Amino acid sequence: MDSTKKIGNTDDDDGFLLRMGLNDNKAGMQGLDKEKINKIIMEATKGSRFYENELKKDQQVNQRIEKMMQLKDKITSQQLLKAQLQVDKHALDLEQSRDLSCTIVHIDMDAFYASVEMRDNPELKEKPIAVGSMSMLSTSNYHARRFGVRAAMPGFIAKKLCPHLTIVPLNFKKYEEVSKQVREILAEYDPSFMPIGLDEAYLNITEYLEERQNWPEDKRSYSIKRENIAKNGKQDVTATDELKSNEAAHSVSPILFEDNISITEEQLVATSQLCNEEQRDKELLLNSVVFGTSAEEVVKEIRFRIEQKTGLTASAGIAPNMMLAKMCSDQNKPNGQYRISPDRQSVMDFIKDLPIRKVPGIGKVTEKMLKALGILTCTELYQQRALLSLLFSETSWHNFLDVSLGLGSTELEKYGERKSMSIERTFSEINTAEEQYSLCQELCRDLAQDLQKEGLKGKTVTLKLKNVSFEVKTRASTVLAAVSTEEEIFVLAKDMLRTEIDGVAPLPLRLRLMGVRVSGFLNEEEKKYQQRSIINFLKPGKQTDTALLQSGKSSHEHFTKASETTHRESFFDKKRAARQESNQELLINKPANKQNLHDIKSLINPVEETNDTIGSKNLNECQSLTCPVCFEEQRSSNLEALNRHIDKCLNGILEKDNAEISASENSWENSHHFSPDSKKKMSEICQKNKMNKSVDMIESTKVADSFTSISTEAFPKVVANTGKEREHSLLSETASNTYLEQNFSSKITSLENTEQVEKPEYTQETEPSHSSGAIEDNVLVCPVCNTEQKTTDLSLFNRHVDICLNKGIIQELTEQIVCPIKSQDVCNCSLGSMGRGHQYMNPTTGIKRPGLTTPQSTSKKAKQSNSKQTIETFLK
DNA sequence: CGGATCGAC
DNA sequence: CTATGTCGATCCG
Repeated sequence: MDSTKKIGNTDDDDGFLLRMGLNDNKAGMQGLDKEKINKIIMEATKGSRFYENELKKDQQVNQRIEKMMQLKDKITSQQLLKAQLQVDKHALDLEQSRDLSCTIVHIDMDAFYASVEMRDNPELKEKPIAVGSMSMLSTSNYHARRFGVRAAMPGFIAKKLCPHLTIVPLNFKKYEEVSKQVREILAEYDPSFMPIGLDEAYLNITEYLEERQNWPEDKRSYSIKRENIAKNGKQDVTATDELKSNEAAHSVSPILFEDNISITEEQLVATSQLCNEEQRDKELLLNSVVFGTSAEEVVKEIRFRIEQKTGLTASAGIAPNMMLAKMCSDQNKPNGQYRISPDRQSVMDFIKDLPIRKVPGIGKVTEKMLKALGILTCTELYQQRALLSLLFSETSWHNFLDVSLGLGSTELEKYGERKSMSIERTFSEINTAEEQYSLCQELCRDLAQDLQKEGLKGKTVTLKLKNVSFEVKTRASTVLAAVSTEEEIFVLAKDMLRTEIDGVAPLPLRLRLMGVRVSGFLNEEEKKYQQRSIINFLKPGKQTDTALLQSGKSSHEHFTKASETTHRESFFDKKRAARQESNQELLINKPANKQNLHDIKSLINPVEETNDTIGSKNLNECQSLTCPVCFEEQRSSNLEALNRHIDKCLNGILEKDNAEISASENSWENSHHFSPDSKKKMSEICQKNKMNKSVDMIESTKVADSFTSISTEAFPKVVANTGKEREHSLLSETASNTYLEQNFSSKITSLENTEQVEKPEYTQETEPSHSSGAIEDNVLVCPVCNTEQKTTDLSLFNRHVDICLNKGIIQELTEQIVCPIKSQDVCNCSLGSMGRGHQYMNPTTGIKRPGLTTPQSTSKKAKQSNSKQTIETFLK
């Protein structure tokens, strides 16, 4: 059994089982040795639900590895040889564009939270401490680490390892403040430095260094202060606190000077005096220290200033790129720094024996997979590059290659736009639906608040559940109109929660965690539209009271129970108030001349579920349903049946002529005369029918069309136009989408034409779309492989085309290889992982290094252009 | 698109 | 008793 679990990753922690042996446990010192630590952890762990789940996950990884090994066995030496050529060509390109001109610094505060706590409470100084709670620790000081107490370890286990451990609760406000102080310093060296979390940052000091070369000494000297450290991180300073902090501050400076590679004697005019003259209290300074002009000196200066200002130490790495800098800062931690000289040899020397696990972006799983291939160090990573290119996805092996060549980004990306916002909570088991719903709502409320702070609205809501066995599930649903309020989010979350509850009924869902996430945020353009189009659904005077009465049967009980609580009542009160408010707001914004457009768009927007009674089932039960295509009222109240009908309807229309389409266009146009209720129904139908894409299309029509003028420069008008549509239909899942896209985009376009003054770009071209050749003839011919397809199902057909395209690309990539590996095989064992968040981006890649993309790269871009070309030639 | 997973802090 | 919270990315179906 492999019990090398890594649950979290904070600071320089390395997982609480796997790497225990790497603890710096000097003989005779206080602490535990590796075996003891493992034993204690095992005892505390084994048999727990958590552990069982860990085993399960481990097995999954093992299966992945097995698959990979099977694939590996199928690889012929021929293939490997070809791959080698390909990879080496790529490597050559990489090598040629190696950039050593930048000086990148990575600053990493040592055991940040713990250090802050120790600074502010000297009693903790000599003790092993950890910051966090009995259930989870965020970090530990170095003393505690000798006992195996690590970040991401539950406190109760840490206590078993180290009974004297002091666990300090988190004080985020404090850490944020300290972090701010540090950042103020960093900004002086690189105004656009890139903070990572509270305790880390990347700086590009290339420019700064140049400037500094001619600086006089006095511009590079700093006095050693002993006072005013006390103020730092303190909000309400009492007299005794001040004293304490001063004491803490006094002992701070010597820490820095212990640094083996830090300040030299010349720089420090009188180190020893500092200690001797302690009784000389509040005098501003004793001595000053002057720093040189080299990168090392600059970083020493930064660390010195950080320490003077905050009383905390930091480690740092200096290197020609971010990946290397990050690994450097790890080298002499704590309170040390390390530099890789900006020459290739130095870089390679550093990389050489580096365990792959040290590489940012290579985590527990990837490490294990690579280990299975006999790859432990970066050198081996390089040696196996050909094999890796056959076993892993392109992004993955590119990343591996970058790593093994010591390449990384030098661009500290500005913080990008947020992609999602979420909230989740862990709790002791909750198994009643009633509590689950109310918890869900609470989460929605909190999330809505957070969203509001940033003025965000998103189209996708994801519900996350973890049961008491630690199994995690996520359920997502995306709607056409972005949501942001508690009510809007809850409507969706509740729905998903309900299906999950129903899914296991009559057994209860036994949850230990619930989370809600909103993603798919609108850009500014979209925001305007959504805001206006939602007006129609907020009819004043809609009584929530009647809605309450419509609650479904099974959960009715829960609901009524819940509604007895004051919490519930306030919820509905708030809801009512909110609704009225938004009505007023929105009505003010509503421009009269856009009535048509809005109404149409409204139809496609999902409805505000007015009867959002908790857990209500079958909203549709008592309503008659109208097909949005043929506009016949449907007998069945069953949504699925209706959906099938609509599908038929759509397909039927698709095969007919454009005349038909314009007819139904009219229907749509007229439909805004319908009662709010039927609108609602239709929107619901749209939503259930997964026609999201068509609206995406409409939303993007504006944007897309505004680009048309540009794209026509490159492509003949007709091709650009039809090509675009064809591509969309290829990418779309269903025929209905295709139809609706055509239908709606032309509709919208014509409506937009009335807005010429405002948006002249929409007036260009965009003739009513003609259906593509494949559809016209009623015979589907794949534009890629040129074979006639048996199916008349458009979505199946599209899928085929998709596969064909992919095949072609893979084929092209491996054209010389005797027996090409199928794309599926490749994918099967690709890493699901090379996570490269924006905030916590893998410095290795993820950033455009101009000139590094090879012409024959099969990046997504290439794929796209490839498919475009194929389609275009097909259309000729 | 939705779901699962990885990786980071 | 007691195993986090938030985020972004990637891959697959």
